[in-house]
Amino acid sequence: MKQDVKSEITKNLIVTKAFERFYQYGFNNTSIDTITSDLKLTKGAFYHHFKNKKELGATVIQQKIKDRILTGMIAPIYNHPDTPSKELLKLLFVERIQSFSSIEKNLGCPVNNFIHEIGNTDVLYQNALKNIIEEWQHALAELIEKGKFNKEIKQNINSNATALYLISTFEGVRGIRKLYNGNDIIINQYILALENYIDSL
Amino acid sequence: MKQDVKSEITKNLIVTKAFERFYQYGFNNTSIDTITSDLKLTKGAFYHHFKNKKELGATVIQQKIKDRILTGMIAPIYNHPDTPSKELLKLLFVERIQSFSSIEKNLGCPVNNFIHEIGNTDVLYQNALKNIIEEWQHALAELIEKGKFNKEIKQNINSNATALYLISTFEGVRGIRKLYNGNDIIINQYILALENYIDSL
DNA sequence: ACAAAAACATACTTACTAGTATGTTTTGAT
DNA sequence: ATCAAAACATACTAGTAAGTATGTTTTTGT
Repeated sequence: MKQDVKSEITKNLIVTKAFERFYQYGFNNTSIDTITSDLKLTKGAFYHHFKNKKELGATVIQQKIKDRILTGMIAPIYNHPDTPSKELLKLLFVERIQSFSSIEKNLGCPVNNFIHEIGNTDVLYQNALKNIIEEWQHALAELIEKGKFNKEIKQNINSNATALYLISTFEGVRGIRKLYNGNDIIINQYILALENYIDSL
Repeated sequence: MKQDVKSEITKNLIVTKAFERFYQYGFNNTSIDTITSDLKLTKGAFYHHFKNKKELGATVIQQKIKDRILTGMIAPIYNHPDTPSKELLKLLFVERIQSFSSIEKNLGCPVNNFIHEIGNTDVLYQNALKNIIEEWQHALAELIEKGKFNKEIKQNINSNATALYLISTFEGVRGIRKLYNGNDIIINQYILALENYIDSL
């Protein structure tokens, strides 16, 4: 196999496996050894492709975590250009949270987990995570602006603040839900209040 | 000094110092040695009073973290029996978040941090943290019920769901704020959207 | 005063993990 | 075919941290 292709494949394998492990066990509770041995690789391979664990962490955020938000939360906004704003807002959050597997509900949100575990330990992480939140907020704010333009949403609504409010609640609930192994009462209450909130906009 | 008094004092010193360290550096990044050496004590003293680190963690949650929520978020609800519900709701969250020092804003919320760091690693932690959230939610729901009774709040509002929604947003924002070292734009946006939300109830 | 138990100290073990030094195999350009 | 560099392996270092074993000091009930 060509070297550059092989290199890319190995890097991707490491980043993908790292994301899985980080999500399930946390960044600090995942050693380089467990990641590489899962892939039948060794430390030598890892440190050939990555400078250190921090670089791996940043790569996982920039690629895997960002992709998860892009695919799951941002892309759907643009995939439904004809759906009324409020309806789409409800769809986005309600369907998303209901689509999670029991494991994902118990494990919480990867972005949020990373924010709390290493989000304020290094500027590198901070900026990578901030970038994800801000793109998400921006996309939502655009949708809200569209709703205002179409007179579906009240003119005095601040779109950026509302976007942040929606994201915060979503992340907050996913955190609290981690305490309720297998019990969805929290999620159902969230959906109730969320629909009421969106109606009020 | 009497033994039981001395024992209580030492235990309290350890729990208090542990809370400080856990809040600032996290549970996993705080060693027993740093806690005890801060107090001019040794491992021997610690393991005489606590079975293990897990017991210390649970005690910190049950005492320090719970007390923080009780004092900062729950007690004020009952200290203002004559304030209209919506006004009090705004006061509770807005004044609270504005009262935090720059350090506290950067460090986030202790409950939330614990939830994310060890909240789903052990049933002991899970229950202790759940208890805090549920007492908080219950107190807020009571206030909302009172508002409904007084016709300040719409009758179709679900008080438990709304209480959870308020808590979730607060915790979510405090998480995201951790990415914005010293920048309060997030908090200002939160306040804007929060006031709008409470008005809509 | 004294024996026992509580309170605390010292020294050690064990386990884990990030990172390094160095060696071997594979790939690619000439 | 061959030499250099990339890709990966092996073995090691060093630091950290939870927990234990055991010793010393202080308190307490009699």
